[in-house]
Amino acid sequence: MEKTINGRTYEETAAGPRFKACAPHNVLARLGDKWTILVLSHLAVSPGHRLRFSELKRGIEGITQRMLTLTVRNLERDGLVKRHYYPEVPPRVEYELTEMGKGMLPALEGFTSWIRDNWPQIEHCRRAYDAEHDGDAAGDSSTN
Amino acid sequence: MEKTINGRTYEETAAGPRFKACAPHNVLARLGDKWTILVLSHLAVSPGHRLRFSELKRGIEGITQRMLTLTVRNLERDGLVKRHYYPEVPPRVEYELTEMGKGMLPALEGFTSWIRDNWPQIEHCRRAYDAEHDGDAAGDSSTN
DNA sequence: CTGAATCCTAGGCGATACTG
DNA sequence: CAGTATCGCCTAGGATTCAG
Repeated sequence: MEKTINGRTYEETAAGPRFKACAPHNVLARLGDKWTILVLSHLAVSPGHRLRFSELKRGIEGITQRMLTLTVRNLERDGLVKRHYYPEVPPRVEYELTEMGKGMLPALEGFTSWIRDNWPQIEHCRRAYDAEHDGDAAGDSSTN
Repeated sequence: MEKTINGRTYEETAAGPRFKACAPHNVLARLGDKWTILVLSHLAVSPGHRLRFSELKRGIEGITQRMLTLTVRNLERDGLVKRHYYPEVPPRVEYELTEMGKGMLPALEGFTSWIRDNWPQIEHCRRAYDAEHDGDAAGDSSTN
């Protein structure tokens, strides 16, 4: 028998529910990588949800050519972004949110708005935790 | 001047908006790590949103003691989970979602439900992409 | 302009052993 | 039972160079 919570299927065992690696983790892991949300955000606010490679690169502070390429490549592979190639000289490439990509924005926005609302408290908790446990933090100590 | 999209602040430059590393990425990166959502999911469905260490360990397929410790530690640091220590012999430790942790569930659920709904299409897109581009995939090729 | 190919390093994560 | 300490692998991701 299978139930579901947060989109994850799990089986009821004698010892309780048992989850397995799952789709949400898979997608969250991509969104959680270093540049993906920044790329999506940029496309989200741009006219036509569409930008060329160099515009994305200029718009995202610190991203390298390589990482931008890899990031949009992964988004394209997942069907969230469509790549438009214009064989001019010099070549021009534009990336555009697909219908699915656009459909993701509201859900993403809903979640990120929770983050925005609660971010101050999270920061506060981290500082409190770090203060109480001396200097050692598990993740990054940067407050960012 | 600062505007905001998806909880990310950005500045309008002559060349367009310019995002910086931000809170949503920070939180998404934690949720996107290998075990965090599984731990949260487990706490979400458990009575009282509360489980002891060994219950979490048993419930999550393949997680090691070390990774579970690190994961709950980070959640505790962010204030999403509270650690209850009972100095018995043998010791007993329970982890419980905080108010903020519980408050996160609806937003997370909203987003993960989008993932669940669109997961089949994402998988389809990946297979199509991989098929067209021979065998090489950037991320994991496992369909999960 | 866009992006592929190399090289290299930091850190996530697993395996294992040890402790109160 | 819950947690820490070590070690070692492996991959994300940065810097640089080459190419169409």
